Amino acid sequence: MEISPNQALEMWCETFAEGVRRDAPDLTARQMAVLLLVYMTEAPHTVRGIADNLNISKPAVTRALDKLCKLEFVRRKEDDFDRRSVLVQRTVKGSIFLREYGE
Amino acid sequence: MEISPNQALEMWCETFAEGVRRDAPDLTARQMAVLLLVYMTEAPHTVRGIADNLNISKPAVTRALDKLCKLEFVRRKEDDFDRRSVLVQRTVKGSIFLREYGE
DNA sequence: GTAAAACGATACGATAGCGTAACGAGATGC
DNA sequence: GCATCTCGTTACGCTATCGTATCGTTTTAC
Repeated sequence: MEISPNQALEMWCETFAEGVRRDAPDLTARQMAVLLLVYMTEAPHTVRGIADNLNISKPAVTRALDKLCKLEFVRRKEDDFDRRSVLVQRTVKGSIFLREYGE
Repeated sequence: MEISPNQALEMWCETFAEGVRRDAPDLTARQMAVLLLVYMTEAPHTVRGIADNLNISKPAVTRALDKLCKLEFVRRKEDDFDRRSVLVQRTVKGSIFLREYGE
């Protein structure tokens, strides 16, 4: 399952262009990274954990989640074992959005 | 050279996350689409052509180019055969940026 | 029980991007 | 030559995101 850098870029070009043409949500690289992290790595996901993983500030994560929540691509749920924490969960709509990108 | 949707997403997750961690420029999907279009499709590239290709307004392209020029990922050059037009050209810095993403 | 630490959110002023409308410069048509 | 069209940019008011500092709540430590 090898893929050349050039093939990868061609794939990306087509994917990004298609998304823009379809007027898909114009997510920033950060927002995209947060979304992918939630979907492609193991739960649980907390604000602090995401911030540490991506090496960005907590407010930046909060804002990214605000946007992703508004789009209904993720959902916030309080942690019953530590009510200071927020668990970021996946949604059907987010799955669909990412699936389209994966193809 | 087939690649499953899930493998594509995992690749993207790693790529986006790594870029954010390294504090790479936080480009929007539109800006990324413009950049990739310039590098992965045949020259010449004009503002109008990009706008039509991506189905967005000309000012949106101008703004994306402003940012990409500031980053020195592309360069503007006037068209000698039609001096109303602007030709968007590639740069070394942009090639390096994309190469890192392709790997 | 009470002080300190940790969690996520909010406040703040600043910057960037948006869509629509208008603009100046250059090319085209008759 | 002069009106008309096309090109890319700029102007405008608005929304989104930024980083830093601070807040309220909850947990931890002693």
